[in-house]
Amino acid sequence: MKGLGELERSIMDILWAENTPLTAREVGRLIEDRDLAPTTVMTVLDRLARKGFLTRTRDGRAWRYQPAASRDAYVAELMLEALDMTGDRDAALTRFARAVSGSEAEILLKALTELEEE
Amino acid sequence: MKGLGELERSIMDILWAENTPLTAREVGRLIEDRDLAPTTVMTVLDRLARKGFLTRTRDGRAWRYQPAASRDAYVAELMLEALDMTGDRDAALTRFARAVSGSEAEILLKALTELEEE
DNA sequence: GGGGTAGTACTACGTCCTGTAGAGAGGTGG
DNA sequence: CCACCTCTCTACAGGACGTAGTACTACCCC
Repeated sequence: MKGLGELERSIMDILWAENTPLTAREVGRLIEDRDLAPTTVMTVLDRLARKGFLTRTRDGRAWRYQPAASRDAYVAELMLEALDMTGDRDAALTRFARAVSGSEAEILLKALTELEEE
Repeated sequence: MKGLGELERSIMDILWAENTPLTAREVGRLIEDRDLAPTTVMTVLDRLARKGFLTRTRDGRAWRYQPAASRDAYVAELMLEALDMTGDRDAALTRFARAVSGSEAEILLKALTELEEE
């Protein structure tokens, strides 16, 4: 997988936040802060779809875009990918475990123990 | 933090594998598979140092490069960075926990419980 | 001591990715 | 029929990376 650029991530954030498929125009309206040309938004949406981050379906003449995967799935995948980079996964995991803050450690712990119970 | 390119990562891998600081020439010798010009290796080492991935110390006229952080630390940091991207850290963590394979889940679990005991 | 050798710093260039957008085509509503 | 929306295609600048040449300096061997 590849990382996302600044604008790409902003757009993914918007689409992850809404849970309905949006058209380019709608996305554009939600990025007001940056005064982007409509075609800019369209181009980026297109690239994201091409990269597999979005799927799109027709709605009249327009496309409606929606994330191919949830943000959580994306983040988890990024984390796994980082983990794959190391030769010593155990050491990296241990270090990671130590680095997450207390409340998050508990979340992890809970998820892991629930996993074992199954 | 930024990601690393292909060659940059190869070179970091070499330096992470050796645990002594290496000169450009030594690194170059260890990348034989790719027939690189010595200056190429030097340039990349220089860039890595500039980006903070390596530190270098003089050894006669030559520089000796060594990783600024361990690979595990780097990987853990990448993972945390990915985690920072999400709005819902808990969901991402839960998903991550479910995604790691069994033996790794145990490593994580162990690290986390040891953490609690302290 | 002079030439080869090793090492450095600086510069360069092609390529790919990303942000950004215009141009042109083809419907659609009034 | 005209204005407009949306699409697709094309373009371009800036930055990161892979790759390397050049020019300068210090050192060792004969």
